[in-house]
Amino acid sequence: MKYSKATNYALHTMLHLALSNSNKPIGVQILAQQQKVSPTYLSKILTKLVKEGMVASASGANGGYSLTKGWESISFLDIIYTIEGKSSLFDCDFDHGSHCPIQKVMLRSEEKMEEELRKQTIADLILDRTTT
Amino acid sequence: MKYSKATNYALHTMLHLALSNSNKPIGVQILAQQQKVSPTYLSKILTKLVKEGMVASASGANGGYSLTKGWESISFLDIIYTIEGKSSLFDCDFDHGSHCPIQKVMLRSEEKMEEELRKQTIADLILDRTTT
DNA sequence: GATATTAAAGAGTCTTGAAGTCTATTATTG
DNA sequence: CAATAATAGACTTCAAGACTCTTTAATATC
Repeated sequence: MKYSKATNYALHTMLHLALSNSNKPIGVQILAQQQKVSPTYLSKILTKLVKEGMVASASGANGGYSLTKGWESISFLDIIYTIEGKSSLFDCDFDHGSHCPIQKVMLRSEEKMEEELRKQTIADLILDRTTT
Repeated sequence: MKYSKATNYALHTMLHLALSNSNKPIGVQILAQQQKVSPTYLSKILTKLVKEGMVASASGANGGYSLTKGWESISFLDIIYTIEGKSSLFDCDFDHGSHCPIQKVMLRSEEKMEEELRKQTIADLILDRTTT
């Protein structure tokens, strides 16, 4: 069980966009270079973030990607859900009447992790960085 | 990102062994039937638990699998680690000098989940079941 | 309005790992 | 010795991750 690389790309791109605190969009070529990944692949990932409204895109010359208004409240969980999907990490397919005690434990533990990821925003990382 | 089915089989088998509180071993055929999985495949999973000392195996007639002494303290995390491995869910491969702020957040959240899974034992489930 | 620039979309490729199966081999009991 | 049962290893199948390539659509600048 591993997070996909796409999640790593998405998180790093969001951080990069947040750090370059200009409102001018940044092209995918530049973003891709930083992470040593192909532009077309990264754009595919970013399109998901666009569809969720976390990132704005602009076609044409001087286009690119930028954060949308309200980006300061975007959490790690928001980004992870967008890339990985929202489904639970554990599914007990057996038919013990939907009250599997194991499933219950697994879900509770998962929620602990998500709770932490919900608290943490990309913006928090910027604060950390500027105060050190 | 999903837990493997093998983890589900392992957890359910441990619970099953714990519930049948006889010290006589249970054959893999019986265990496999319950979960509708092939005996040979399940045995492969159980062998991992044997190697970690959580389960004892006995060859020959009237053989099978049984819990080892001290099984009451086996946690969900122990079992999951045995099947899934102990490595982190998130790896940031980039070379920002081993102090990636994103990695830090991801690890912290992961530890919250593990903390919960470490607390919870299979034995806890038995108590729940007998008190209801 | 033509052209260059840039994101979006879709199909296709390659590799890896999960989830098994099948067939020995080894160990144990009666 | 014969039946039972776990262990081991090789092998297969399938799906998903991690891309690439190519085309299309949108937009700004000249």
